[in-house]
Amino acid sequence: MKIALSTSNPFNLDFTLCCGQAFRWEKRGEWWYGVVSDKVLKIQQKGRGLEFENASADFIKNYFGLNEDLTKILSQIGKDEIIRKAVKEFKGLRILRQDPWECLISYICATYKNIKAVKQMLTALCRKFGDKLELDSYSFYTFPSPEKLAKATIVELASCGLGYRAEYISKTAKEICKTGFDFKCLRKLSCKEARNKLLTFPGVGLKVADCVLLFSLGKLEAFPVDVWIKRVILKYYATHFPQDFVNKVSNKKGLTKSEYEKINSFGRNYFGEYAGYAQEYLYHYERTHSLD
DNA sequence: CAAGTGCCTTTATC
DNA sequence: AGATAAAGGCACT
Repeated sequence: MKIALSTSNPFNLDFTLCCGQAFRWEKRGEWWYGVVSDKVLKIQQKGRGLEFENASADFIKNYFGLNEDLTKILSQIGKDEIIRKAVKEFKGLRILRQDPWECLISYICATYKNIKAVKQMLTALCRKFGDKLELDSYSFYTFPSPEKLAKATIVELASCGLGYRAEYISKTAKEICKTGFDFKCLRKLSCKEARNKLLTFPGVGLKVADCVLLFSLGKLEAFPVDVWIKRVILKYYATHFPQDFVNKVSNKKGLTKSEYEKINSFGRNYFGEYAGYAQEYLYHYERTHSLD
């Protein structure tokens, strides 16, 4: 199936899938392969054309956020030279609408881990607990259900390289099964209410909750603050904070809750209702440019 | 090559 | 409130 993208609404599939918001997409040759719900999706972009298999056009539009007016969003967040530079370089990067359950577990895994390691953990987790699928002679695995992970032992989970996160994932999965929690209800809530609900799950702090809000629930004002965003903000936006705050936070590893909330609320207030987009462009910009 | 550092942090404890 | 430590293991230097 095919979709023709309009010139006024930019999209770049590679940026969108490479930027680190999703962990389970792989490029093989010309095509990107990813498992979404119970199917292997296959998609490629050629200029303004998107070609894909195993999904409806509506699904693709929703999953890749193609219904959003990205031109408008990018112009709204373009408050200064720094963010405009990031936007210019990665124009077309879009925030996905991932499955919230998969997103939640993925970001619990992502605490204190780099992206490469997160991918390894999730690959192992899906291989052990997911269902095998095949396409084009490649093997893929579905993301295991809450029930499946709730039944797994800590030892089994830990064998996927999850370390101390195994405990959090087990507890969160059990909690979701026990209460019959439905992630769909979070979409109807305000960003703040949904965040508070997410914070009740074990292993979910401010950063993980903000990632789930942004990358799966379409709460585009969410502004996750990780080490990279902390660095970007303190480097380029230091004048927006008291000098002693900048000194203090620069010279240590983690963030206290109140320090997190200060950077988070700066992001939301400064960049506005699409702050999450600013976050992802800055994140990707800083990561690509600090590697040289 | 060994040892140290860092990783899209959270939680428990003081 | 805020500081501190602990919690896999792996990639990178």
